[in-house]
Amino acid sequence: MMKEFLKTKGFKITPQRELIFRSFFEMDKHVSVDELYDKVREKDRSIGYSTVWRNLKLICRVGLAQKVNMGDGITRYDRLTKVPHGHLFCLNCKRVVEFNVDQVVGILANTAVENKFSTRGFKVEVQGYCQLCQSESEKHADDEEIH
Amino acid sequence: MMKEFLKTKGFKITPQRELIFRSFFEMDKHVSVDELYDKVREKDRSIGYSTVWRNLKLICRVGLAQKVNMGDGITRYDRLTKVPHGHLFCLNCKRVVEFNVDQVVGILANTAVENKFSTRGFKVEVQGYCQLCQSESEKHADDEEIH
DNA sequence: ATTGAAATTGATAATCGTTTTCATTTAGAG
DNA sequence: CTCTAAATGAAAACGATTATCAATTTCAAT
Repeated sequence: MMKEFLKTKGFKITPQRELIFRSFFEMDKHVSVDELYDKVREKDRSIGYSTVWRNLKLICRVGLAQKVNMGDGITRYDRLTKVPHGHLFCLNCKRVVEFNVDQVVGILANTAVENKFSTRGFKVEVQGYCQLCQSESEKHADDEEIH
Repeated sequence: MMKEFLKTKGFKITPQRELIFRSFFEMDKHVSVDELYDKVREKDRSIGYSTVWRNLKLICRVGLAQKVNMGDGITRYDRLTKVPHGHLFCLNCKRVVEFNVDQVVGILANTAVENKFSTRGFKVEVQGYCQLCQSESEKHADDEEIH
């Protein structure tokens, strides 16, 4: 299924590619290159970082995932399901909780139209502290030093 | 006013700082370090990049601005007015249009509560092409090469 | 006004994630 | 089987951000 799809697009099926794709879909829904790289390496020590990176890019290219930027410096790849969703991002433990955005997207779509924008994507995020990390939040509230 | 505020927080008032703060608030609402650096340098060639960067960080720290990541690699600093707002981001010309998010934030606040999240911030973005760049959009739809 | 501790500055270097290069290998159509 | 385009892995390049450090400056307390 997946394989045929890639072939028709002119991409080749390699063992590395198979492993990377497979691993990506087995993992948490929001992974960084590093995380996927580690995971993939558990299965095959010979796979290079660039290969993982490039295949992640390919996964995006064929529309199966999308880059997301939570605010810390690192890019995560969000598996694209049919339903759009928002993210609750815990500033402490970096965990992500998804939530339904049907209502919000409706509003945003209108806004876009009002502004004569041709929409390509939405990003709806709430940053904060999850229940577990709540007590930690004070520690981090003021830890940004200036150098 | 601003000066007194900074002093009470233990920060010192320097000519560079004054110029940087002043420039930041004179500029477009979403600037990158580089943009602000250029602007500041028009007035004073001797100011260093780090100084601009650090003061931008300070501006965030005292709650007058906030980092935003539109998806291209660069961090912009969004002036924090009392009213929260969303961004329409043109993928072609990188221009930003703000829009009201009262309604959306209401919904999101509820969602956060439902998930026992302690909220620190919202991010509501719509990516697409502005009216002017609309015709360009096809050109860029498929320009992501894989290397 | 003078002093001294703490903060700030500017130049430069280190860092970190991302992306490219390049020589080599491999997939897969013919 | 053969040939070409695509894919791989190692390493280097890249670009933005952040840190280091010596010199300077602010400003509160004399």
